[in-house]
Amino acid sequence: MSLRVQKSRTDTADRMLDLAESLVQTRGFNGFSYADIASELGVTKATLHYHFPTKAELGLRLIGRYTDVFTSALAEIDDRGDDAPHRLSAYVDIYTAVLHKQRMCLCGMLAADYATLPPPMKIALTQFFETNETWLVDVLEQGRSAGKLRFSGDPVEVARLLVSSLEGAMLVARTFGDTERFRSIAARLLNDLSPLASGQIERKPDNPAK
Amino acid sequence: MSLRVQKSRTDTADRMLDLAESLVQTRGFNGFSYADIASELGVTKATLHYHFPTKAELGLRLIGRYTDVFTSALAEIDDRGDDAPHRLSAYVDIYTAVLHKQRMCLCGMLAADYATLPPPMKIALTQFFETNETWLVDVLEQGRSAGKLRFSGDPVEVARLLVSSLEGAMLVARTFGDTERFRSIAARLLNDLSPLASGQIERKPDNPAK
DNA sequence: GTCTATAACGAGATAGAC
DNA sequence: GTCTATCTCGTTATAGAC
Repeated sequence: MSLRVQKSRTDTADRMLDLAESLVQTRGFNGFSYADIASELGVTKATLHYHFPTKAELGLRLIGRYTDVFTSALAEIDDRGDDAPHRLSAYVDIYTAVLHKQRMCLCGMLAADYATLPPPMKIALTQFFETNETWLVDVLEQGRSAGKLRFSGDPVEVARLLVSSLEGAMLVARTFGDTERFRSIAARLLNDLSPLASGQIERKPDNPAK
Repeated sequence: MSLRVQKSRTDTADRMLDLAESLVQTRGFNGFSYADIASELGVTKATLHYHFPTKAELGLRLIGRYTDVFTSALAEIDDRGDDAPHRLSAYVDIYTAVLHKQRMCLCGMLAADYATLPPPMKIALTQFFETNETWLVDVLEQGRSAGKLRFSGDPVEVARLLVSSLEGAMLVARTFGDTERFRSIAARLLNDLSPLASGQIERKPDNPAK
């Protein structure tokens, strides 16, 4: 009888994280304050400190949650059982969804703030990128073995190229407020990995209207 | 008789800009303060404000000087009269030199801070990227016409891919403190534009070189 | 779990003497 | 051109009441 739903599905701490995440993704870790979150949520800064005693802990929680969500998304892609090209395309879609919210990848943004981050955040941040690269290496190796992807040399290098280029493309596209910039770059990156892509076609993306 | 050298070649304002530039490139525009520069230079904050009344003006001057230096470097490349592949390689070298100083590209860093920048800085920032892209488009068109570069579609798209990817590669490489990451990515980007680069290393075509 | 209140400090910026 | 001194505000963080 005393059993009840403890909190609404998005409880206070989650809403705080949601807002903090959005702020970091748009303004950077040094571009927001506890006051920003508190006022937007209609609580005091002290309440924020109750849930996240220091900004360093808040930041660490942000990276942890973001990595978890990202990892889940990768697992979901794997579950679909698609071939490598489709998996890469789905991978790009994760970035696209973030950019469409006018945001930068949380960890790409934190990479810019790297020098100013507390050590625990630095460690968690590199782990995010390593997780991404590991997953991509797996996709790339499978794809090449199956003849569905074509690239030379170490898959690790290609994985790093993809992560870096997608992060950079988000960064610059956001500056121009132009998601099309990102789209065309991502399409080229994927196209260059296609066995058919040898520069032979003049250009035939899934772009209908001009 | 009253004629004399007005200031040492690197005068006060220049040294302030040098330090500010370094700070922005490593910590971001919101990651440093006037106090950081003043203490390092052994002057007071008031002195800084004499030369750069507001942080917004300081930032604007930073972008202006950085763009000028960058533009000069591009002009110098043009003067060498090399072919397109060599010009692209020299372009990458500019980025490499910055990264070797453990720094991020000033404008790549500011792109992350974009949402928090004063409007004049935003405008100057986009101009930097546009200047880069314009120069690259020219190189790409020449190179393709001369049969020295191979790529499909609009050179503008390739230029955007290059700028974005190089910026992203710097960003992530700096996080890992690993310049080799950048080097291998840049090499791949350039290699993909080479007429000989068709994944020949791993493939079986009638390709001579290995 | 949230509040009021406040500490302790750093930020950007200005006034005015030298 | 550089200084001292100061202002005002924002920042992270804590103490203690409710």
